[in-house]
Amino acid sequence: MSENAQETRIADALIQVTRLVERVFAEVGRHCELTPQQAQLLCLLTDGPIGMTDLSRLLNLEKSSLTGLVDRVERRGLVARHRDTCDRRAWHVALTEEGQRAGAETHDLVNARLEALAEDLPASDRDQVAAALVHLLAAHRRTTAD
Amino acid sequence: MSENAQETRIADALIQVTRLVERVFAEVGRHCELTPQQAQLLCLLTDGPIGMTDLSRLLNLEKSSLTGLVDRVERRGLVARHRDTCDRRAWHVALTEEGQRAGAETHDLVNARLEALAEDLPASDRDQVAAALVHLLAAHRRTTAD
DNA sequence: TATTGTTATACTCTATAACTATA
DNA sequence: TATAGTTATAGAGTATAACAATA
Repeated sequence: MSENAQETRIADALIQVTRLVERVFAEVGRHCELTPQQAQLLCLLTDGPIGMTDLSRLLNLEKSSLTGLVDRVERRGLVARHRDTCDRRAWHVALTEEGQRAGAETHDLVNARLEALAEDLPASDRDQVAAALVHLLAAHRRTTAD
Repeated sequence: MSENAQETRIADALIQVTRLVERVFAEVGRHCELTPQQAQLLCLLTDGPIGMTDLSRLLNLEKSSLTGLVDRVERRGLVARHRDTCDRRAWHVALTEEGQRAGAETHDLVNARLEALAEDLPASDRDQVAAALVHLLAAHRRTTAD
C-alpha cells in the first residue's frame, strides 16, 4: 500500500519533470528564436549529423512529420541535407555554420538550466539520480526491444 | 571536471526521460483516441475541476491556446465548463461522465507504464529517485518564484 | 486599472495515406 | 519486396494581439 504510494509519487514526479524540461526548451528556444521542436532538433545535431530515420526515432516523429520540421529549419538556413555516401536513398541532416551557433547556444542554455536544478542537490544525490534515471531509461529500452 | 561530466549526464538523462514520458502520453492517448495534449489535460482533471488560469500554468500554455484545447475536448463531450461561483469572469473545467471514463483509463495506463519502469529499480533506489526528483522540482519552483 | 477568458489570425506541428527512388 | 524519404491533405496545437466582461 505504501509501496504503491511510492510508485505513484515517481510517476507524478516524472510527469512534472517532463513539463519542466518542455518549458526549458520553450523558453530557451524563444530566446534563440526557435520553436521548442526546432530547438530540440538543433540540440541533437550538435553531436554531429544524423540520418532522417534515426532522427525520427530519437524525436518520436513519423517520417513525414520530420520531413516538415527539417524543411522549415533548412529554409531558415540552420541545417542542410547531405546524401549518404553508401545508400543513395538516405540523407544526413547536418548543422550549417549558422546552425552550429544556434545549436551550441541552445544546447548550452538548456544544459545550464537543467544542471542548475541539479546543482541544488547534495552531490551524492546527484549521482544517484543520474544513475537511477539511466537505469530507468535502460529498463524502457529493454521493454521496447521485445 | 568529472563533476561536470556528472551534471551533463543528468541533463541528458532528464531530456531522454522527457521524450519517454511524451511517448507514453502519445501511445496511451492513441489507445484512448486522444491526442497527447488531450490525454494530459484529462489526466490532470481526474483530480477534480481546475480553473482555466491554473490549467494554463500547469500545462505551460498561453490562455488562448488552452481555450482551443478545451474547446476541442468539450466538443467531443469529454469536459464541460462551469462558472466559478465567486468570480463571474472565471470558469472551471470538469470531466463529464464520459470524460471520467476516458480520463481514468488514460491516467491509469500512463501511471502503470511509468511505474513499470520504476519497478525495475531496487526499492531503495526508487525512493531516492522520487525524493531527488521532488527536490529538483522544488528547486525549480524556488527559482521561478523570484 | 487589473484580471479572466475569448476571438482572430497566422503559423508550426503532426499523423495518415499514397507515392518515388533505391536497395 | 523492403526501406528511405517525400508529397498531399487535414486537423491539432500554439503564440500574439486585440477584445469583452468582470473585479
